[in-house]
Amino acid sequence: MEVKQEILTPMKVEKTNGNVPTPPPTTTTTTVMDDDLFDDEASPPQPNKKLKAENGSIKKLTPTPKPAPVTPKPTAAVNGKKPIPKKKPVDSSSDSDSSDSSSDSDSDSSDSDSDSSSSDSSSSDSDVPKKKPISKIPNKPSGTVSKTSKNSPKTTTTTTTTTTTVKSKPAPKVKPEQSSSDDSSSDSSDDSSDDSSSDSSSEEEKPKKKPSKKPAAVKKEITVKKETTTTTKKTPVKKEVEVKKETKTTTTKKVKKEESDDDGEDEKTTTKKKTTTRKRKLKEEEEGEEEEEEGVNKWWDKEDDEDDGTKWTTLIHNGPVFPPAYVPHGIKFMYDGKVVKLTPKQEEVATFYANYLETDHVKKQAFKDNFFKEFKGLLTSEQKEIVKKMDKCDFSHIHTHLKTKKEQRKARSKEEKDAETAEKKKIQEKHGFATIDGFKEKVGNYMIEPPGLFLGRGQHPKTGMLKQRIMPSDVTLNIGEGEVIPPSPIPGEKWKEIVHNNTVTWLAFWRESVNGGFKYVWLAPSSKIKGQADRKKFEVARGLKNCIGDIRKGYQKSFNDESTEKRQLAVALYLIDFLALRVGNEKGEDQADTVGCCSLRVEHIKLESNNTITLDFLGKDSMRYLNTVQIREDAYKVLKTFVKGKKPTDLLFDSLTVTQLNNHLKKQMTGLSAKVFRTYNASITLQKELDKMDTKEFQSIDEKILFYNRCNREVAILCNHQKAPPKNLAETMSKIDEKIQELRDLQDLCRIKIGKTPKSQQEDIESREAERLPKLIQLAITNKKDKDKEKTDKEISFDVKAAFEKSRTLPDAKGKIKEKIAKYEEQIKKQEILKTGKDELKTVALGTSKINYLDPRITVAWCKKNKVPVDKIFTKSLRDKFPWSDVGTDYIF
DNA sequence: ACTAATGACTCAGAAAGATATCT
DNA sequence: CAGATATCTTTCTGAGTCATTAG
Repeated sequence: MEVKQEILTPMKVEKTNGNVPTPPPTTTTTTVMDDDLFDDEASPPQPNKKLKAENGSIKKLTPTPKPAPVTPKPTAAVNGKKPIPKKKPVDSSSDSDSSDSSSDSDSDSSDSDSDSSSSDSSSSDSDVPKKKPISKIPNKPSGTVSKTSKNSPKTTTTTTTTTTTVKSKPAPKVKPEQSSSDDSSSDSSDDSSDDSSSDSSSEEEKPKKKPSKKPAAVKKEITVKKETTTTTKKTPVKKEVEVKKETKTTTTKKVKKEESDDDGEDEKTTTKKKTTTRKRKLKEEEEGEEEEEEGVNKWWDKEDDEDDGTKWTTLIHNGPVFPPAYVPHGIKFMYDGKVVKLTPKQEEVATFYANYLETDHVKKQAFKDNFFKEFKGLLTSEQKEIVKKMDKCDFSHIHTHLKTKKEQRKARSKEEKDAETAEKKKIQEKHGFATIDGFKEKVGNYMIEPPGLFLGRGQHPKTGMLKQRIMPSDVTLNIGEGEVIPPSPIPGEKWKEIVHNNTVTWLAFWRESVNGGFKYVWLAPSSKIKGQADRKKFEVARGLKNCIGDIRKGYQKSFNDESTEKRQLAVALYLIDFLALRVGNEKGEDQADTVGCCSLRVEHIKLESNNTITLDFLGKDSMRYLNTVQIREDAYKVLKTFVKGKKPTDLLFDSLTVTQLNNHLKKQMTGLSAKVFRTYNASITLQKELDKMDTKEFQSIDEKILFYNRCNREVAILCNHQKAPPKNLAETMSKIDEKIQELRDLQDLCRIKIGKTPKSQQEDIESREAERLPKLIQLAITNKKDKDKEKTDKEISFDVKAAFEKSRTLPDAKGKIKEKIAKYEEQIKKQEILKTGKDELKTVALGTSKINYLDPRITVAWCKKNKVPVDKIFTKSLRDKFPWSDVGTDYIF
């Protein structure tokens, strides 16, 4: 049923990038809160009901027997475009909660107030944004943290506790000094030292360019070192290096293992290993223990560094890894039926294209045109005589070759796979970590992006252009002063530049060829440097909670200001706050046409009746935002004047710039900018939703998780986080339906046997049953693979039939039959839940908000309170990312 | 003094890979 | 238990935000 809708979405869809179906268009209106409420801090963020509307109300979980039948709501409006103005959100079926949540979002203002006050008390740093003075060396999280005590050696977190626990061992200190000792890093360092020397020498040759553009602003006295410098010191350097090396190694060693899995102990950390599960588990445990031995940098328990603009004191790493050189395959490329011989370079580019032959990319004219231009640019003049039109190029042989290769790869033996992973691991050990201020940290993206075709999202004018291969001479490294400079991994190549800029956090950067943009190598999210920034982000958002009331009052007051600028600013801010829109910076012509709040054009908004507006535009990543919502009457009236007399392509907020808006916000609160509203509204929404949990209804862990996901979903809808529906969604859904029907029929058969009335007509049951057997047989025949190869179709058919009949045989005892009915009921329930969950989440992406917008402490507190293991909600990498989120159940955002 | 351009960092969904579940 | 398939995680890299600098 609902199936189809995605497909039909209106043209708009196309605009979104081909594969992303637009969100379902249905819209609903939401009511606005009243002024008064609004004034309060608590005003609720708003309503992007679009997705929500789509499937109608959320079904209740039904722990109780009789699950409500899942009715797929009318998802009706399928076709987007114009939403019907006010469709009532919840349908009858929905129950209270869903309805509540939607409409009310506003209502609960009160709590926020209270929260605010309490907030301070709760977690560690209470302070508001900006910097915090707090001291407290030891564990500061006052909450109830069960957290690991600082010294106990292996604390295992209690189940519910959070995130990674830390290991024991006092954190190593930051000082690098130390005696020498062995060196684990020997190879790298050794090599490097040699190479580096050479490097440096080479570097000295080209000292001049340094001054020109340094990516990093060298502020204050950061030393930006160019090769020159290095050179000068060269000799000395070497020496120093040696010494340093030793020290360093030790340090490293000490620190090693900082990255722990910590909960490895408990059952499921997921390291990826391809051993069987059992094995894997064992392994993990071992690892876990090992790690326990080493110290960890529990930065979150310590006082924050003061914010003086420097991001680190010492920084050591081995540089990024470059993609392997191209290996020509010699497969023919044809033009107009004739083979055209290609050089390796040409062949490489042709191969990039061939790889996309079966994708939607090649359906875009821009992709083909851009590619062809690039490709032609590589051809010799003789070749150009022949190759003139893209349409006559035939990359199919190459494409076939690629496919074969892919299959081969998939089929490679276990040994090969193991060897490959071992190799990967080795590289990761060397390049995947950096030592920063004496602690070993994971590097996020230490692999340089391979060359290929640029795949922009949506209607990007540059899609299909060639992304050039990046060489060491394109890459600038940022490394601690005096540290060993890693040798260039490619012989004959030198690094573009070496800098020592401790006001930034990148380890390396290069410029990408298509848009001339910067690409950086950063530390992983689990690193202290990222973690602190992340925590700070949430602290700023929490700080907003204290001023949100004033800010709201402020902009509401300005709706009628005499200055157009002020009025526009006020309304824009209102939309950002209420609808969680992005701010919308200006964009160039050479980018996809997407907008945010400040860049909205008149064509993106429709003023309906009853103070309702419909926003329909492509936002970040060309994701369609479609929402019909009722807004404040005063805002509506002003908006009307902004639209008046303008062309569809004119800016809605023509007198407003993003800079003005942010400057205004900065004045209201330190650290405040437009994006903070998204973080704030997302987190506060999660907290409010979670607070609504009815513990009677959601009892099992699975039910609680389902509940959590629903709360998470509210946030995802608010932020318009979407995903393409699974490819075979329709199929999966109807499969589930079929299964449910079958279970029901089986139940009925049981009922008939014991003389009870079945739920459906006996003939219907029989006819459905009659259809099932042949289907099963057919399926078994088609599926017979190597395994039953020797069996004839007849035999299979016979076997299947036997199995089928066996499954329909009922015991004679009445009690047993009743048991059976109950069992089926359970299975049905399970399927219903599954279906409901799938339906609710088919186009909603929960991940983005979980990773970026939701204060993890809210989740941790909820988990503890409800005895849900955190690892059911946070994956390993999320737990690693939020080691600082271990708070007590009383944490309030 | 003000824009426009830079630079650095956060946030996005898809693709790829790993694991779990089904048959 | 094996292989297929569904689902969950991680990787990848494009696309925003926004403060700072350049002109």
